[in-house]
Amino acid sequence: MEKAVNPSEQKTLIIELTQGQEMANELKKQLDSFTSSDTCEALVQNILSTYDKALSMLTWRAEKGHETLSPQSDSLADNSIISEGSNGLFIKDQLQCQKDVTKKRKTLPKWTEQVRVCYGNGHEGSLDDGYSWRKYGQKDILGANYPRAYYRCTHRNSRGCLATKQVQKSDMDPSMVEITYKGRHSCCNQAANPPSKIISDGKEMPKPKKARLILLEEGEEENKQRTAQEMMQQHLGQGLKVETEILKTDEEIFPSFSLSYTGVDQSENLESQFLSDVMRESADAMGGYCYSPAFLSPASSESNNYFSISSSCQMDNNFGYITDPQTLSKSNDFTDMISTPTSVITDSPFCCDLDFPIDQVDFDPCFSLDDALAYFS
DNA sequence: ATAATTTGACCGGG
DNA sequence: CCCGGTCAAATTAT
Repeated sequence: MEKAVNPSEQKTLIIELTQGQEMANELKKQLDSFTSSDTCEALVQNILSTYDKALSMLTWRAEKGHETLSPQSDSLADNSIISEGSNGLFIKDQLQCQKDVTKKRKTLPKWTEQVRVCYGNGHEGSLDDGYSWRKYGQKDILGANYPRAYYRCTHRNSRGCLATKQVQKSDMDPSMVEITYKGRHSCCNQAANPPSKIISDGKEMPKPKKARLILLEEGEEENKQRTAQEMMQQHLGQGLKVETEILKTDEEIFPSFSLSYTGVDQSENLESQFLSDVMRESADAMGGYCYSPAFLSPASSESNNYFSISSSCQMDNNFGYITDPQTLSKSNDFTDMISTPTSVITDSPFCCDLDFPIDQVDFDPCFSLDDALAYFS
């Protein structure tokens, strides 16, 4: 079903990604020491170039694979390009799509994030994520210490927005709430800047929160991508620290997937393709926020099936970037990590810990992954 | 008066 | 039949 990945291509890919990581680290150092912006700019350029190469390889691969897809795939969204990978997950999705072809698609994009609530003032269930929600139910969940609350978008009726979320306090850490979003908002995506209303409202300004975001592999690819956009739109605009992981619903939370040094067989690149698509799509949809791929970097050591973004630009106008797959994947100390934004593990060669004022960075507002990848599409 | 929340009933998938 | 998710009437808040 799937051809093995060309080893040399894979090697190059890994090298490129690794270089990107290393340069990002270097950039971090530069930024830490407030050295010349020229140096930073050059580094950023290198990083972008590195990721360009890597992503283009992935894109090319994916498209090559696309040609081998069964005819049915044509009925899928164009974005199903991701599915072509031999990743079992995507295959499964695809099969499910085919199976559901007669039914109304019921799978909605779904992702979970864990938000640490620092201020324990009862706002756990109503953490403002920029959207307005209406609670429509609450259930005690078997085996869980805390009930799960169900919210739907306030505009469900008025605008037919089907987005919902579930909020449940974490058993492990009561200061955390797990928020599972389902469906994307059709109500206010067009709004100028939904999340920022929190600021303009002058309402309570919670401390920057950190959220761990887990993309669940459900729903059509298009929605997965939009899902990522929404997460970013929501959180980048409101001082949420967000870490995103792509994972499979039917596997361990942290599967042993690796882009790694030893041969990626078939599927892994697909996940990467997914990442790149997500990134491309996200950058594309950022509107006013045009994010450089440098800030949407696939991690490059083990457990690479996630990427992370983190930011906190509302409260302190800072932009953080955290990558440490190892730590995340074994995240017993994850909570420590997220509760101490500046203490990100640094002993991994792939770890990045960038914290710098966003206004010191010369973002090219016109750059997007689309630009970077347009050539290959 | 209207909007939001609460909470037990109901429903459907597994 | 159990359980998670949703509905909807009653209640509470604005």
